[in-house]
Amino acid sequence: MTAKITDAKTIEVYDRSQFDVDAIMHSGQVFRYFEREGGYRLIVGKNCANIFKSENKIIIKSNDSAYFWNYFDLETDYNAIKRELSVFDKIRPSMDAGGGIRILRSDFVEIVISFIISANNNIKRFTKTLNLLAERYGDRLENGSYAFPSLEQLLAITESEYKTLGCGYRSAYLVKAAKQLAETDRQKLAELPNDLLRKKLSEICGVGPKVCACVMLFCGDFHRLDVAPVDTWIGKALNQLTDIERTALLSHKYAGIAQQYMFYRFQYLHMELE
DNA sequence: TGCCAGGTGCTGG
DNA sequence: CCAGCACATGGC
Repeated sequence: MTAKITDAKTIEVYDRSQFDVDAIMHSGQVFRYFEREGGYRLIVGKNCANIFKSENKIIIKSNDSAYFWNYFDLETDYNAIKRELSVFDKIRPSMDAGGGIRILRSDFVEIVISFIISANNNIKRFTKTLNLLAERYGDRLENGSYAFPSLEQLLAITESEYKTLGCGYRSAYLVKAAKQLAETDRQKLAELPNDLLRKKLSEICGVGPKVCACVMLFCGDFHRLDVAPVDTWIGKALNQLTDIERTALLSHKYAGIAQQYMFYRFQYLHMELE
């Protein structure tokens, strides 16, 4: 058993070979987390989890166990996925380093807005922007942290306000994107196959091929594990593969997960692919 | 200091 | 359809 819900506010995770909270937090799919003594505080939408590492298990104390059970994709056996990916020799070092990463089931609106801001930006800088966005426009939670703004709250933010958050030239995209999100039925989108979903998401201002792939992979409604975002880091890593290796990897049904292991090793650990 | 960052929209060919 | 370019701004 990987994990179990102990009560309405507590999840215990036992199998650390497929749940490495440090690697998950630093895998570039979630940004509003805060390191604290022995663990992290994580804010997703209006939900908050305090995560503690003990010697034989990880404890997730949150406002809603069911929400975070789904968020951390705890039904899925990632060790089985890793066994399938291990056919790629050059992925193994990345799996050794980041094998405890899971693909999070993030919120649609939060992911779209966050990754529009991430474009041509660096993680440290845009994380500050995201936290400032939450502090100024999101609800204050009981514990003093701030929720990510709701779509309604986002719709009230002007271009010049986005600029004061440090969104720069993306500010205009964000205003337009919020309006488009308000017209979007994400349940309907979730029924679409990859090519049609990609086409619809790409209509959102600020969403190009890379951000689109992130939304398809990281948004819980979609969870397209075969879609691999290629950013500047992954581009460099992929250049170390042969054409045949690269094509095989990118067309694998778990390409998105493989990419995530590589991103962690290459971008966060600053290690070569092999 | 100049290059870079989980790129995208726009324009001209 | 595709190559080339502008774009805000802080981190390093």
